[in-house]
Amino acid sequence: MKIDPDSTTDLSAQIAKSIRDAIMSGDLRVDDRLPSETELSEQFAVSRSTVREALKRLGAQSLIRTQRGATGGAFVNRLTYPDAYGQQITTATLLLSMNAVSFSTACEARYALERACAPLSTARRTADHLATMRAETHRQAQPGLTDEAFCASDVAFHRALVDAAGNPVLSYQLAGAVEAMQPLMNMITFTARSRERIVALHSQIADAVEAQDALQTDQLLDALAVYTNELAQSVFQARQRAQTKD
Amino acid sequence: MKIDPDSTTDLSAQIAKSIRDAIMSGDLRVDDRLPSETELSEQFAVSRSTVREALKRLGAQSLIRTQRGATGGAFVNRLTYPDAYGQQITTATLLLSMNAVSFSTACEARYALERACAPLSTARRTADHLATMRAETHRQAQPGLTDEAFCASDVAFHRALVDAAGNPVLSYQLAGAVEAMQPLMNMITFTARSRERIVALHSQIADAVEAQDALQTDQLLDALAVYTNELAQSVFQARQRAQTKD
DNA sequence: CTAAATCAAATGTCAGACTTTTAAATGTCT
DNA sequence: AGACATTTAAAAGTCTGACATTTGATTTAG
Repeated sequence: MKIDPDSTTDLSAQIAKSIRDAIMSGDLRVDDRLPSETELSEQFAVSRSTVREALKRLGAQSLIRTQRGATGGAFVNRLTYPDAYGQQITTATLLLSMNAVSFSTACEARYALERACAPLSTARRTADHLATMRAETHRQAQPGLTDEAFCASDVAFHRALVDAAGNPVLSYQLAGAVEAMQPLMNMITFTARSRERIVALHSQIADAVEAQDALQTDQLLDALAVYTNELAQSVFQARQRAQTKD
Repeated sequence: MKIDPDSTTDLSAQIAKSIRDAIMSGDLRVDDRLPSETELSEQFAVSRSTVREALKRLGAQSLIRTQRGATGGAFVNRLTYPDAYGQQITTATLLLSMNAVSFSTACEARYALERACAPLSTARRTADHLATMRAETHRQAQPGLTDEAFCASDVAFHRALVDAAGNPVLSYQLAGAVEAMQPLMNMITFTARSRERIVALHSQIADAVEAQDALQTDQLLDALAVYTNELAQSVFQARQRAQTKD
């Protein structure tokens, strides 16, 4: 645990890196307690504030948790799937919004990933997953649903499809892609006709998954991808025309 | 920008959340400058140290960058693909190592994701991607290569395959999965025979990608997934036997 | 023996000073 | 006027020391 004295970076960043490396290398294990802030400040020969800033950095990455009180301190945190989901969604959302990722690129990535778990989903889907998919499909058919609610239900449908693969690592990876797409999807105004088409495809997908027909599921997802993209293109083009007219 | 006075969480966490929300909602845009630490401490009615801890949290997530000096301050940072890769790899690596994710689960996820971009890769691969794949395959065939170097080259090969899809969002998503697998892969000792088999499959995959044969690529990836899993199982079983014998 | 009071250790927060970095403003010389 | 040196001010980075709060452990009173 040493610090480079003539580095250009912050002391707190160096200290955070040092501890992070110890965690990632397995030198510090889950639930291990770090030395107290005072002890760390002595070890690294910096002030307590600097140590605290380093610890906050690690906390922001869910690498440690802190507990107050007599037996408290900073403990190496077990990175849970929900934690990882959260970070994944934050990162993916910002990446898409800040880098002008086109709708078609994001859409392509999303459906490519989703089709990747279709074979597993068809093989392993449970009654629970099917029920969720049916329920969301039904919700989407209700008239008077706002576009936001429609999109949220769409996310829930696809989430169930992904979770049906029964592979938590896949679920975690896909959560970000699907959720991060939502702001982009929310830009689309769905007509009654387009909703009808999507609901029909969802219903067929649920059927195919229930029948454990991987090929059919794959083809339907492809159709859904193509349709979603067409829909977005036409919406964006219409918006473009409206703007140039102003 | 308000703070809940009777929340159980830290002030610095609340302030970080408040600013993070402003960034994610688009209220604060890329390269916007935040108020100075002193101004923020007045706005939130907390001390400067608390504000600093909040800013360090955001810095750890690459949401802001800071600059010293007269025109310095904290600026909303554009989340770049390399930044996102880094976070993704950290998260995925820790998730796998801390949650006892089985080799087969991780392997399944990895190959499912990789097969997802195979159709795109075969369609869009450039001479550059093919050259990388060939070069890495060639490197893997060299005798005297350490297991670590073999695995690293394996990662580079698959990375090229993924990048060939020409979709940065996919590349970003997969970088984590592939890289995070590496520590697990490094646990395997590759025999000369198994390396030979893998190199042969890599070579065939490169051929199929060059020939733009999506179906063949998919089948070869499947074969590679199955073989990798078998290999790992036998290695782990052998290790188990050795351990129970002690 | 149990329950209440006390204690001690740890994080959380604050205030204020000093250091370092950086760019802009100012001044000076040619 | 323009080029170069100097000063200045604003901002983050660091340090010190204090106090508040939380919380488990210890002690004490009944």
